[in-house]
Amino acid sequence: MGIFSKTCEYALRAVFFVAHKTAGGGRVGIKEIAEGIGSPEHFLAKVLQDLSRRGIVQSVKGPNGGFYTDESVLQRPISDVVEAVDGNGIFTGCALGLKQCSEINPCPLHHEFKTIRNELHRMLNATSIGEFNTDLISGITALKK
Amino acid sequence: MGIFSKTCEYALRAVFFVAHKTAGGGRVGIKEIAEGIGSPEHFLAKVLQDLSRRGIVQSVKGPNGGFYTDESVLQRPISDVVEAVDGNGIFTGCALGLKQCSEINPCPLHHEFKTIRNELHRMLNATSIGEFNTDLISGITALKK
DNA sequence: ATAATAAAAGAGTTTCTTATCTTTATTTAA
DNA sequence: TTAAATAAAGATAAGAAACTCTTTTATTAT
Ligand code: FES
Ligand code: FES
Repeated sequence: MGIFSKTCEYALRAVFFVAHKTAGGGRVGIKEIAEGIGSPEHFLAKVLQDLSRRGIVQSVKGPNGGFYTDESVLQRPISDVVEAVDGNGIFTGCALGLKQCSEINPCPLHHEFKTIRNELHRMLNATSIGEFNTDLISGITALKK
Repeated sequence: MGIFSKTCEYALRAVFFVAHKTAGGGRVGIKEIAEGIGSPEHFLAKVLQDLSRRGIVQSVKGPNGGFYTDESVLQRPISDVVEAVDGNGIFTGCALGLKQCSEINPCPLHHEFKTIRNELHRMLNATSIGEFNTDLISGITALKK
């Protein structure tokens, strides 16, 4: 596995997909999202339900319904998505799995690891959901394959 | 979960434990290692068997047997341990789980993520198994709790 | 040789993650 | 007010990761 869980990878790709598809208004259905990011449809549905409950995407049922992101969502940091799915262990946990990462009872890797972990956290915090829309629309970046 | 799998966390803690216990000669048994790092004994046995096959620890059976690390092991980078257990996905994989992390078909996070991923790789490559022995012996760093 | 010791190997079980399929609730439009 | 569309929810299953228990093999010391 990579740095995030598979579920979290789907979540991030889906959020980016919804964001760039609906930035100009409208909604996008679960089928199109799953197809657009290459994920199992019903599994992704569960993930999006969860993100919807947490306010990271919006949704409406019925004809012309689907998922979308409003302006406030576009400005949220992507660390919100990661934290919603994988929790904050990746931002605060010990590299070696000690119950508590601490300065006073550190593991051997603590000092070096903390730097990198903080850098990752800073990066995900400084990066907003909406800031990739133009590159996605222009096709410079991809969410599939 | 943290950045590494639980199995990998055990592996790293165990390797550090064996290294600092046997740096001056001798062997240490699976029971003492499991107790020393707070891991399930039989599960850890499997992990160490695997590391042993790959030459990351040494072992001998029978009375006065156990696990140990020779001088050459102490100088290996800890990325070898991570790679043996978790594979190299963490060093080379796409943050969003695209099949192939690439410059020509990058995901939105590619540029920022690559930097951090490379920094992690560099750190784990520049850090040797044996370099924590003195801090572990003196009790400055810990492998349990 | 024999008995004791300790890792290696084998064979599960449990739990968590990922995935699939079906049914229900909500919304829209005719 | 009915039918169609679409997300939400429920139930179940497949696979992988984590953990446990038992048997075998290799080594040492007596
Ligand atoms: S104690 Fe291990 S990373 Fe902080
Ligand atoms: S393509 Fe996603 S990190 Fe490189």
